[in-house]
Amino acid sequence: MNVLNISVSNKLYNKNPEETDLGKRILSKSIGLMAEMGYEHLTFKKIGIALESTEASVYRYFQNKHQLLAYLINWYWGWLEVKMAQEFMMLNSPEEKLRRAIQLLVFPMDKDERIPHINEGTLQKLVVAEYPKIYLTKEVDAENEEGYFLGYKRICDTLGKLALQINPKYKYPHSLFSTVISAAQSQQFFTEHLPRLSDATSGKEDIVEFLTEMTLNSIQNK
Amino acid sequence: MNVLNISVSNKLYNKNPEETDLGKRILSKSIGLMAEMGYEHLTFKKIGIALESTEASVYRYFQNKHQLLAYLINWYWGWLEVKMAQEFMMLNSPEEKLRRAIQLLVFPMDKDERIPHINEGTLQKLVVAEYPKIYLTKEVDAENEEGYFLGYKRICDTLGKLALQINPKYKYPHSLFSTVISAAQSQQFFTEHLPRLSDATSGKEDIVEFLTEMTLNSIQNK
DNA sequence: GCAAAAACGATAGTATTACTATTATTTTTG
DNA sequence: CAAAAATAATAGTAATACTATCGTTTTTGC
Repeated sequence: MNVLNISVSNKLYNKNPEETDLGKRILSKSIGLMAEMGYEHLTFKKIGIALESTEASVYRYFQNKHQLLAYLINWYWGWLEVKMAQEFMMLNSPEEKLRRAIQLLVFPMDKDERIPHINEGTLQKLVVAEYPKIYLTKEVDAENEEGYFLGYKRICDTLGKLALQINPKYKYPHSLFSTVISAAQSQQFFTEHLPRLSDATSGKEDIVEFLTEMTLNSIQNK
Repeated sequence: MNVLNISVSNKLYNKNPEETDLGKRILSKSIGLMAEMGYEHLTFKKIGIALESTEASVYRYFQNKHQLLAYLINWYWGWLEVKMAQEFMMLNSPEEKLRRAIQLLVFPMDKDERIPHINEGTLQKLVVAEYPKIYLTKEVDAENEEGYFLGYKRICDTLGKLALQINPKYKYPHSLFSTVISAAQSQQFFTEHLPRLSDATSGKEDIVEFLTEMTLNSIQNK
């Protein structure tokens, strides 16, 4: 079978939702509901009702809403990493790869038919709207040890190494890409909701150009 | 009297906390408690008890916890704006001003004795730990119209204008400074909690240098 | 200095949330 | 086909996020 599996740390669920039908339906419905009503307004009871199942069944898969969000966001980073690896094979220079990586961060991605239960476009919107909430908590240190942020860290590492290929003396590869990844999300949010905080007019192209310039100018420190 | 007043939009409170003794004690205690236990774990009941007052009294000043957070964060931006204006008077070139602005964003500030009820250092920690939560909600558009984000926008504008003095053709002044301000906060957070996402070792100096390089290299687009 | 207004404290109450627990039924699997 | 696993149904609890009422204290304007 032609199945693509994105692996997510087993600390991010009670029971692996990818292994059962109900689990996949929980993922699918959670993405839709959370994107629609926002993290704060979502409850496990609402997910249960939407699935014509129950609150208790959702709790069997995830300890709480925060863990569910962390799962979904890690799934997104894992999936982005796979996409990047695929695309990088076609490209030769590190600069081309970085340019493409920034596009992948900003542009919505095509549906992957091998993963019917995840709507990647909706998931990307969810990440834009919610991603800092997984680490901006008092539990961050404990959750870091459980691997809640591995997906994010791996992408930063990968891109940081590309930067060092361009300029081995560049001092801030991790800071730069945690900033760029975060800005890729927040600029999308600002363009839509707080336009005075961005200069993007024609949409996502402007964001890509802004981020690409910032990235390459930083690395090639004159 | 030698009083400095930071003005915050009256949509950010029910009853102006700066005008009464209890109001000021609410501000003071809220900053301490929220920094200590985190936004999610704080409740108005806990604030009331800590003040030897009541939950209902806190509700007389703020509609809810989210409004309280928005108030505190706007107060912080307003106060930073005042500090920047003071410092900029001593400096001549826009580049010097930008360098100083980035320092002000990252380094803890001295206590201002004219404002005894606000602990600026603790407030800065609170902003680092919580600031995206005021806009990452489904209510963002409505709250934007109420002026919930004016403080942030004004600082971005001010810094963006300095960038245009250096290079009038720079295309992304708002995007750049919303990114830099946000990165100033998140890099502090990462350095402490998720060090693989930053390269800062010796602390805040590294963050200042990273941000300053990124800013100036972006503006002086080769 | 006094009356009216405002602020505050004390208390009660409600709907919702975030769970945990139990049990009966259905589905899966060896 | 029996045992195990998964699910649905239901109940219950502590905490949260408020709203409302009312009596007392404090402030203020005249």
